[in-house]
Amino acid sequence: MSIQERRERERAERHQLIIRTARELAEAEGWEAVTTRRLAERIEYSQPVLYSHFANKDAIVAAVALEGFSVLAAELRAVVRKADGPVEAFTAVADAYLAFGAASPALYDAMFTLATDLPFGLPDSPAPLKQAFAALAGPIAEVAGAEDPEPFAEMVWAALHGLVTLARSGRLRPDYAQQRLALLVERMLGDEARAY
Amino acid sequence: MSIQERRERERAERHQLIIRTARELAEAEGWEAVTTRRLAERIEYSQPVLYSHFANKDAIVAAVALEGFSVLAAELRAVVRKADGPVEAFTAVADAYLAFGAASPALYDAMFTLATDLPFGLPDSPAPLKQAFAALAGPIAEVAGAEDPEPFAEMVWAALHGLVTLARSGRLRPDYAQQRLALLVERMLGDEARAY
DNA sequence: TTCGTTGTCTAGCGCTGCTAGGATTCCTTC
DNA sequence: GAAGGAATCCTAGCAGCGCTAGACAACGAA
Repeated sequence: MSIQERRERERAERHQLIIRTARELAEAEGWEAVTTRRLAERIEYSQPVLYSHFANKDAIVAAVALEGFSVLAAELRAVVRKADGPVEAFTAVADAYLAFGAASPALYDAMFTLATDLPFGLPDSPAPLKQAFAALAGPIAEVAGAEDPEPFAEMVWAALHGLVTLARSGRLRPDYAQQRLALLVERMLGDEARAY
Repeated sequence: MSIQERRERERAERHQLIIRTARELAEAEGWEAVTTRRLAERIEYSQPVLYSHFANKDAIVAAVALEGFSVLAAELRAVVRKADGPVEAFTAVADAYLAFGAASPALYDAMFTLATDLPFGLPDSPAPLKQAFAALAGPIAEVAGAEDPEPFAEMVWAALHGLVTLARSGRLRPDYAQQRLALLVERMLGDEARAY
């Protein structure tokens, strides 16, 4: 059955090629440039091939988004590992989240603006999604203090999300970026910060 | 020159009709249902008429967005007028902002997701835009305490924006909505709240 | 070598935003 | 009241979109 194995391997490679190409195209020229025709041309196959891998275009975007969640989870975990104590972990996570949004706007869009029907916070959510949320919410919940950690984490996440999206559409003054982050961290830590 | 005046008046009315119809269609069936053909059909004119009023479809969305900013500004001012003191005004504004986003998702989308090229925070920004931002940022800046009011207002706004968008895409637990808002207000007020 | 399956492509459907050019309507002038 | 001119509007169509049916070719099995 080696032939069949080779075929499956090639199919999987092409699957990844589609996702990677879609992401590259989106990061280079924005998602509006990612059409099925251009994507097909780039991978050097005809359009229908895309549909033998994905149900529709949204599914391709969702696949890119999923990759984005993996990347984000890895980056968040990396900065937490280096952090010394909960407060430092919290600031590092907030900082890394904003940096991710600013550095990979297309990926961020796929994750939070385009693929809105990804199952979030459900038991059957894809693993990368859960991991990313856990990597973000964990360090945040650590500094929740007396508050209920879940709503607290959601709120901080929303604040970070708002900063990313508003900043990217040019609605926040770029020169205030650092101050905004510092303010957020300071206020969110609240009494917690005084304990350290 | 009464004839010309009548024509100009009719043109202005049709201009408003286009904006109103686009908004109604978007609020009823979402922005993806707002196509130039359907819009033309609804106003009982042919497609090219739209283009004698607006440069392109984005301009129509932008016009709806502008109307949204007027509505938001009015609502924010209304709740501030009723509020007793800066703290109450702050909470009222935050509450009204979230209520607006939840009640008029299509309008909110036009304002913050679709019409991303509206000139924000510039001297030549449209009046409704400035007014809405002022109505929001004013009461927020009041409770900035020792902080720089501008970055503080931007940050709180970003938090509210994040709450609106994440909640609407089903990424925040609906039953935590009140807790999230309460937490935001409490933390953002910080020391300021203790003064009252 | 033939057959049947599997994989891929060509061609096309209905839709989108947008526009050129013709037709019609309306006001002005004689 | 009739004719000329200008403003207004519509029909028809372009290129591109997501997506798919059906023809075709490549390839392993018998």
